[in-house]
Amino acid sequence: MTSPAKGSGAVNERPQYVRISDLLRDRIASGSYGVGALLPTEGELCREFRSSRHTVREALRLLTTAGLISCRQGSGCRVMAAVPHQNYVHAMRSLDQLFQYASDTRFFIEKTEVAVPEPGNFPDIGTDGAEWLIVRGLRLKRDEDIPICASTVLVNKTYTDIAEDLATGAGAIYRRIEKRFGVEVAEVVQDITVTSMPARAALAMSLTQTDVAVQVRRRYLDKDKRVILASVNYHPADRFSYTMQLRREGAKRPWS
Amino acid sequence: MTSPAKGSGAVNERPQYVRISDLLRDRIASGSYGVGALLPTEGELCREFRSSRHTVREALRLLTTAGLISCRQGSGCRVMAAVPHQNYVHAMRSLDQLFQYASDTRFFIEKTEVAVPEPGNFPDIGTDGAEWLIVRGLRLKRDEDIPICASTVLVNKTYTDIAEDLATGAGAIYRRIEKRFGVEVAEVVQDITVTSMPARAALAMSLTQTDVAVQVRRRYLDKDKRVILASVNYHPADRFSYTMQLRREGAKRPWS
DNA sequence: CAGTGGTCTAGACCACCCC
DNA sequence: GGGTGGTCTAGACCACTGA
Repeated sequence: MTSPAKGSGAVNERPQYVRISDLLRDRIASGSYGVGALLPTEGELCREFRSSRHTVREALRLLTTAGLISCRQGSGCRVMAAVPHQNYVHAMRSLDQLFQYASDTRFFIEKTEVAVPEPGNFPDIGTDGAEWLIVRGLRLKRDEDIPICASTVLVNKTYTDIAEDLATGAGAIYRRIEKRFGVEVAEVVQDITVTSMPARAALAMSLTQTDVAVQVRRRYLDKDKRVILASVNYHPADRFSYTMQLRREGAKRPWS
Repeated sequence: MTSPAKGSGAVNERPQYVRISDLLRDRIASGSYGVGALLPTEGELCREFRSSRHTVREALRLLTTAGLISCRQGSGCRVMAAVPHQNYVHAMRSLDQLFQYASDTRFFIEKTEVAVPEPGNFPDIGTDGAEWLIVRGLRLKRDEDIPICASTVLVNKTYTDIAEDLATGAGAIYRRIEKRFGVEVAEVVQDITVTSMPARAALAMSLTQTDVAVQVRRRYLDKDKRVILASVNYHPADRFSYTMQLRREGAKRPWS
């Protein structure tokens, strides 16, 4: 039960650091080390398990990766959760995969202006009287005239100068802003609902207001949760499809 | 440029292992170490950077975590990708967050049978002539009669016995199967489209076939990609809303 | 200031892969 | 068998935290 590894003969067990990690895991799960509490120091754990510091640290690293503890130089390792976090993730290499636009689309700009957006359309962006750069346009399948969606993009006034670039070149607006201003989109919130087609979108796509539309709204936030850019897109419902794939990650034991 | 750490005076730089990791990163990004190739051995890296093996391994660990390399005992560390993976993740602690059902809903079963599903409705499940346990029902807001959606659930014949449990107790079907049969949902694929309300769903929810419906299909796969369970849900469009939040993770440098 | 975790060295044995 | 990465030890200096 104590020390199987090292130079002793039979080593056909799991590594020591895994066993230590599992043991600590159990203590955390059972509440022996409650959430918010400090773990014993590395030195104490070394003595308890009669292991070197490196081995103990390896065990702590596993717990850190699992999100169970968080260590800070000078103070100690604190229990953050009793069970591992993040069971399923929808991962993507780039935001483009979120949008699921085929690479052969282009964005045709109808109008660009700096104005105060009429309220009601963007209830959750905090557009209370502030001015935004408003870009309206159509996303088209390249080399065809089939519109994918009608878009309205609201750009934070800080980045208004991006308007100069939009006429030329290509690429998503958010990525151009990232490049030109050196900011980073840290978070995107997207929601999908079904509505009827608004007048402007219907006109732009040669549809009528009785047609059904899928409204996709997105907010792009920087690390301080400021809105860099927001967009509202109306898709003809019969052409809309959204697929996502989630896979399980981490956390094997505490769920059986 | 060579060795700043250790006992030498000024140590106010980033740790050695970070610098080594960054350097290797650059070589991978630039193609010096191409995708699929083997990295130099740990011993060689130790000599090149005049560092201990521990330090080099720490650097390699960073690259492993970033998904850039993959190391195997006996053979070596292989370059897996030139740029980090998984830039944005939609993380959730449980699949329930994917479905976004409020906790105060219940599932009312109308009918349970073992049969061959009519084709056309489930094109991508591989239901070619095989029998499935088919469960039809309504998801309701608890203590009210407002239906949230009409559901058809197809359970792999392996788990047909779960039918016995469904009449009693509560909980999502997938989770009951997990518990009873000791399997694990390793992956979920979900897609969202807009259609008209099918006859059966319209009837069940006191709607008409001219009403607009949001169709949400899901496949639950085990680790071998076998379908454990699939479901098709029809939501009244005016009550449907789907929100997701993605945050950036890892991978800071190669995107500017 | 004492004590913590973060980094680093030098050396060792082992399990695994490939020749 | 020879070389690889995986695990482990013993000891050291440093940066940070908190009293």
